[in-house]
Amino acid sequence: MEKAYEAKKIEDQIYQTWEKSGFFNPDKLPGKRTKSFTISMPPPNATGTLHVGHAMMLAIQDLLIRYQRMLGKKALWLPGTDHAAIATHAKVERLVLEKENKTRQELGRVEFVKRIEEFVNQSRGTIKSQVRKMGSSCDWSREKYTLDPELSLAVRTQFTKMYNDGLIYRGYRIVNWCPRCHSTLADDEVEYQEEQGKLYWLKYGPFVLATARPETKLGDTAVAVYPTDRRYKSMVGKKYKIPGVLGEFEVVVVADKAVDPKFGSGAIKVTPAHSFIDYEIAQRHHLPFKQIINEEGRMMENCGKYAGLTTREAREAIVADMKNLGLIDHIEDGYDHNLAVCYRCGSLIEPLPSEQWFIDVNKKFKIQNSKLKGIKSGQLISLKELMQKTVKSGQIEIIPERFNKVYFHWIDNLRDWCISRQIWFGHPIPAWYRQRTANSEPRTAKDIYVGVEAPKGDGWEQDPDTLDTWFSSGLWTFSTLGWPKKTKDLDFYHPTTVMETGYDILFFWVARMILMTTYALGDIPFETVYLHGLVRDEKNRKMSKSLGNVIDPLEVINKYGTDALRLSYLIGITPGQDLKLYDEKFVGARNFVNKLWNISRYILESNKAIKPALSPSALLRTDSIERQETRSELQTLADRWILSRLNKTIVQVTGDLDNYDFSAAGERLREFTWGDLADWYLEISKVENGKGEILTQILRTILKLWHPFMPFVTEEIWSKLNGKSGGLLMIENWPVADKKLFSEAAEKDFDLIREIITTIRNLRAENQVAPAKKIKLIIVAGGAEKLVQDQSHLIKFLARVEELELVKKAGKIKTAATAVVNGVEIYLPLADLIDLDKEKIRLVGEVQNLEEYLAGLRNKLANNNFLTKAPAELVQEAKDKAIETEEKIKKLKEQLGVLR
RNA sequence: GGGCGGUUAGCUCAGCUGGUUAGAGCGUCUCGUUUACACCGAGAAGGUCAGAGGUUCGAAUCCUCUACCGCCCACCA
Repeated sequence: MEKAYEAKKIEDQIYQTWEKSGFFNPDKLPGKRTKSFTISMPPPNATGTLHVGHAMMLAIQDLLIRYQRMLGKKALWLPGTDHAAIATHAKVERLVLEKENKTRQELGRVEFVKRIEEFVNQSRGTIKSQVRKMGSSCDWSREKYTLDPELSLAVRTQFTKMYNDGLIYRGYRIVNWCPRCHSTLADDEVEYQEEQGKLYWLKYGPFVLATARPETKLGDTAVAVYPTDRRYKSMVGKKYKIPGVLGEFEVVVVADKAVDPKFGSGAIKVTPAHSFIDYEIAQRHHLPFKQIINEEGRMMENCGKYAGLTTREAREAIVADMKNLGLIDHIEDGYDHNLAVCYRCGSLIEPLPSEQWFIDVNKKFKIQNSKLKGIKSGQLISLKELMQKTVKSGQIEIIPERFNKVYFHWIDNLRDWCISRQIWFGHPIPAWYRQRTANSEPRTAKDIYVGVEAPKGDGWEQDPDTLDTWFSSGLWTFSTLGWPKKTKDLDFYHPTTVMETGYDILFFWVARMILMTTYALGDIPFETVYLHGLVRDEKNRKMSKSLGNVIDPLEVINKYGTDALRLSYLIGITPGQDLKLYDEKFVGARNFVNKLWNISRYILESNKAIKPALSPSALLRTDSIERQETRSELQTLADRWILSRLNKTIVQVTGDLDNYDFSAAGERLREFTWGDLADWYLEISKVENGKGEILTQILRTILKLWHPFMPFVTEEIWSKLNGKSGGLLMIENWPVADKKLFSEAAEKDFDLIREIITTIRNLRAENQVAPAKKIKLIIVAGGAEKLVQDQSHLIKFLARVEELELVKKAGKIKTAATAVVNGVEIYLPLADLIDLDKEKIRLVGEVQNLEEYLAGLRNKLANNNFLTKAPAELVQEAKDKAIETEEKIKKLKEQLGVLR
């Protein structure tokens, strides 16, 4: 074995071995497995590259999958990629413009989509190889892409079903429009940026009113006031002629509670076509619409001389003209407000009226085949209620719990979901319209056909729009398993067990999956939602290219190894809490990986030296630690102690992992591995001989326990341990604790010995006794005399003591450094080595410290309320501590007396 | 405007349903070439648990308020 672990040399090869073994496919796993454990991998964008967020989700999910696989379940981790309609569309649009100097319109739809597909095909492999780099043990044989024919069929099937149930409808409504993407956006795809703008106070007929968007005046059809506002009460219902830059126009005054009487003058202009609030007011009062901004974000023909200007340009021009006409009362600077921008491209969103497809979240329908808690088949229920009830009933559990609140609040405010997009890349909407002549009648229901396949006969043309990416993503947990076909996979692996993803896509995706799955299957998509935090840099900033603080996981892998990167994501984190990443973390993790490597190296090599006869096959047969119990090797206290600790660690780690607390699991394991095993037991094995087999057993166990965290190094060590024919660690059984090896007595005794050793080391260090210097030690052990006697070889070896003298009572040792641990008195006669004054000061300090502690205890014990109200065992504990502390003080004082 | 999270050692964070002389890792200091590891070992220093009230025999932990940092939602036109 190399002196230091070199991840780079072996990782790719190990991954290939795993992949070739076929065990990523749960159906190929050995043994009888009856239970499923399924994770649907949140599909990265097909054209993306691995970033810190992906790396985190892969680390967590692979840990869960490897753990469950070892537990004996059919562990399926289904990978795939997403076509990410808008993102990919925008990327290729830019590329085409750069390379061919053409817009997509100039290129034409067919050619443009071809360009996208070429781009996707050529860059799709990148992310997949990077997912492999992380060590992800996902089943590539089941890999899916959201635009695969089967998944497209699922999309069309779902759409048709929902349309037939009346849950999908076509409506003319105001929508979020991104002029850059040339498409609608769902409400949650809109982000807000703060901007310092101006508030324009307009002279508006009989009103003076404030607006941030004076250019929309061209589309005004009303003025709204708060119903009880005295200033305007008499005007409600009346019509007024308003002078404007394009001549007079008429508005009606309406009363509506949506108006805040404290804002501006209490009267607002209503532009139903270009504001959500105004749209809603207009709906309530049956006000006319006047669209003045088109889909390019420019003023329309009906805006006279302003036609063709962008809204920003139009604002300036109109304000200038209004000033000339004396229509501006005044302009207020420094008005902060939020700008709606596209979450993909950052362009300004224009609210526009448009005919689009929507999912009705409030309409009740008859649910079929319900497997949902408290919901019967045939019951009338809305999608919104489904989303609420599945979580409220506890059938779906969200970790951490506090996101329940966030989730419910989002649903409460949910409006109908606009699902049509005017981009060319994506799932075509399975709706066809009867072709009409220019002057045929308005379109009726008869002229629309919705179905899984195109309608038969001529004269139909398909809706040119595509579906929101999240529509197909919403089907992900079951479309990837074969739905709408009734497949074995769907039957066995669905509902999936855990959905592990970032809290940032709780709405985008998690909620949509719940909606889509409960509707389609009458079942939940997953039992548990585990939400991880977002990755930040060391200054708690988001990682972004413009800040230059992006960490590339592949560089980290290259520098420190995949296992180190994974550990950095798994230990020291809390679910739902953002996590900071920086170099020191990777270094620490890499150091631990190397520590494990060297622990193994020591065990393997000392094993070779001590017991050359021990063949790999012999080792394989010793899988049960229980069998060791009767062997001579198990006779020492240290053996009983380490096995007790090991078996308790198994129980704790298993419990932690079952609770999704892998951070705690990792910390416990590290404590055992580095603290107990490496720092103590391995050192002891240098003085207590013949620990070959027991060490090997421990190593085998911790390799298994660590494997889900750091699969590469553990698999590599495993292969060295067992030779080529030894099989893969990946499919070993998860360790089961042997409770017969728990030993409170061994742990208590060993702790005392350990404390004695630590105390001696401390005394040596404080008195600056060179480590190489062998010293004499006098111990008054009291009741622990036999224990100390039996373990004196450990004390001598680990504390570098040459001679240990056990006495009944300490004589007057003038030149000794002294300490008391658990009633055991320790004297180091250091003669000329010791600085007596310093030692006195040290002892006085310690006595003082103890006296303060004792005072606290006595105080407590003098409190009658404590004695009567606190649990008896706590009172007893306090009493014991007080006695022990008194004893200790007494002994230290005696020694102080001797020194004086 | 509504909601959520954070505030514990120099840094990053654990501390669950109240009882530990408040923990870990990193960093710092001292010492160390003991043949697994200097990507290491031994030892140490370092915290009035953001602040103020309250509940309790007992609060980092529960309640109220305040401050600061961060996030989400709604959106005022």
